[in-house]
Amino acid sequence: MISKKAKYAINALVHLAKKHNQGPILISEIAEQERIPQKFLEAILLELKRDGIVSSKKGKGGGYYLLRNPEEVNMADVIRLIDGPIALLPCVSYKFYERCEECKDEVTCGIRDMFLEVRHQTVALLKEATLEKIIKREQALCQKPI
Amino acid sequence: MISKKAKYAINALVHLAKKHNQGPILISEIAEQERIPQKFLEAILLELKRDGIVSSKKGKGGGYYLLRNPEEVNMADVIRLIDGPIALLPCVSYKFYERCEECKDEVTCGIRDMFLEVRHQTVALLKEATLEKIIKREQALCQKPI
DNA sequence: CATTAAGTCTACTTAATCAATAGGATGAAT
DNA sequence: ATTCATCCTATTGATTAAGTAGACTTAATG
Repeated sequence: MISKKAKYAINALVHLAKKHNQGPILISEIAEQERIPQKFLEAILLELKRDGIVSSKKGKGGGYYLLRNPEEVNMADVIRLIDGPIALLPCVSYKFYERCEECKDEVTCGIRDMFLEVRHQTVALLKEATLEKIIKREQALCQKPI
Repeated sequence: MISKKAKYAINALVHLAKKHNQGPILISEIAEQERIPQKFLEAILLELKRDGIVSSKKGKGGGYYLLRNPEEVNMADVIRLIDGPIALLPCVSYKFYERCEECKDEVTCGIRDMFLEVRHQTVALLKEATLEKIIKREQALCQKPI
């Protein structure tokens, strides 16, 4: 499971994506409408800013806005930024590799080989999951007949 | 990432699968060869026993053994038993469903729809990942030429 | 039937991580 | 100068992860 923090980050990003190119959006607006504790959201947005996904403007008329286009922001990047590895085992992580302490021979480890495939497929799926696609899915669900 | 506990469980199960139908295996043997803290492993094996994956024999000549065949034990079941949900969000979990507190309308949530697909694919992969297949992969890796 | 070899059970500990919260500092607009 | 809004540092409380301690139960066997 991803953390609540990561979920909040995704909620906030979808919110910003829906208002892309409409100027800065207030933290307070996002917090209220997405039901995220405001102070917590502040910290999350700062992380997203440090990573270059969003940017901000201070003072009156300020707020946050998406720096990339909605089709360029995917779930793999967001989850890795907030939560760390997507892989189920440290030894199959691409961005956060660590040896399994108890492992005798990594190269011939059948468990590792298996979970390498799982990670590969999961990352592929999460890379495809962009803000744009999430919004499109939402629209499709809203228009679906009973 | 799965917990170390779940990884240990998998290591222990692969160990038992390799010695399937060879009588009870000592906890101490598994702990030593798989490099798992023995007392911790005891607790893990008890959980696997309660779930009917393994069984045990007490006293001299006792130990643990697989109750099902290696092709009947898959990673989805083991991970769910030890760690809980495989899904990345509580609202898309099949076995451990919980509503996302902050969600306004689950039915039309694009995020949920996206992560539903991710869970579906992940579970399918992990269901296919049986002890038998892990051992076969290990053998294949060992025989691979340089 | 006492001894020894095993698994079983209950409780505890220690450290890390999660999910926030508090309160002030900084910077931009008017 | 004032107000608005983000930025920064520190702290907290709860939960979970990872492992340990020690006594108890059961089964074989000499």
